[in-house]
Amino acid sequence: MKQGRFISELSRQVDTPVATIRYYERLGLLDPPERTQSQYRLYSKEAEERLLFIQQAKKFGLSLEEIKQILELSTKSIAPCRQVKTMLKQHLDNVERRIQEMLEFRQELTNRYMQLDDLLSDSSTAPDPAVHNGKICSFIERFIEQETDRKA
Amino acid sequence: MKQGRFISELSRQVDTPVATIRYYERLGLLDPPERTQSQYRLYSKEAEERLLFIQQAKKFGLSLEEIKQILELSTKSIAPCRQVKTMLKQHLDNVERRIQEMLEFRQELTNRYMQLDDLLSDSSTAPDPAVHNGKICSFIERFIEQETDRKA
DNA sequence: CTTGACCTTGAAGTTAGGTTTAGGGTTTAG
DNA sequence: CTAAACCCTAAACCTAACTTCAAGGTCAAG
Repeated sequence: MKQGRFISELSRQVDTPVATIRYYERLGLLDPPERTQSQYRLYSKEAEERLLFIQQAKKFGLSLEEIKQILELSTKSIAPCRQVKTMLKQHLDNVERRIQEMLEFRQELTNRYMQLDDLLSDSSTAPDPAVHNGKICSFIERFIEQETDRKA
Repeated sequence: MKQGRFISELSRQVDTPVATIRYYERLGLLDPPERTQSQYRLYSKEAEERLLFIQQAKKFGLSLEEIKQILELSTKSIAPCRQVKTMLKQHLDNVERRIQEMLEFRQELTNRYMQLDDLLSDSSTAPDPAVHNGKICSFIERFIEQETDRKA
């Protein structure tokens, strides 16, 4: 059973720079860890879990401030529950909205990709013409026009 | 038929500050627009479409630099098509990955929310006890433990 | 008992993405 | 003809999220 690890080991485990871990501690996202007699930080498994959670939340687009607030919900346990609920709900709604927007965006990008794909397998069965009479990639000109159409 | 609009009108149309529009132009995300004799910028419908596209792309999490690159694909039309395709594919893969991560994150958040919801409709059919004997919100303590469980 | 790889803190520096300010021209209504 | 409401540029400023630096303490190996 591992009791504690120094900051550089934690850093390797969660693939986050040492400086960033200390930075998160300063911001209050990580609890101040135990210390050795010589003031070295000594981390528990929980610190690791927390960092992984932070990473996930960041990928989704939450700010460190928002993440901090969510994390505080877990420790200020006896806090006013209805308020906590409202807050969590709000975060969820945000997530929901962002996911929807991303799905739409993906659709657009996918359409463009597929058109390009078609063009390439049609006209460039010939040995990769690259420019091919100045027309082969003009499909891309429709890019903006499509935007216009879709919204008009 | 509208021929052109000044920057503040465009700004209203796309709900983006005037300063930001000029900023995007400096970065090269927007083509330098026509000018009146007095050097006032005069925008076409295309500028509006472009700005809307930029907004979408930003919401999804692309950096202005990435967005610029995607936009360049549309104007450098006679560019090497296979390269264009590779690039678009890469962006799509990114999008895909991020969407997956977000869906997972939403699941986690939803779980937490539902547990809180249960607790609240069970024990607080009583008139909003708020603290309720120092236990009602301790569910939140399981927050970190769950993380730990899920990953262990 | 020193060398190298750790660790500490505090503070300065960096990048992205804007926003604000200063100083000045233009256009239109009264 | 002047005041309000626009427009211009260049440059300074701002926040978030880090990263780097300076100056120094700790610790195991040789």
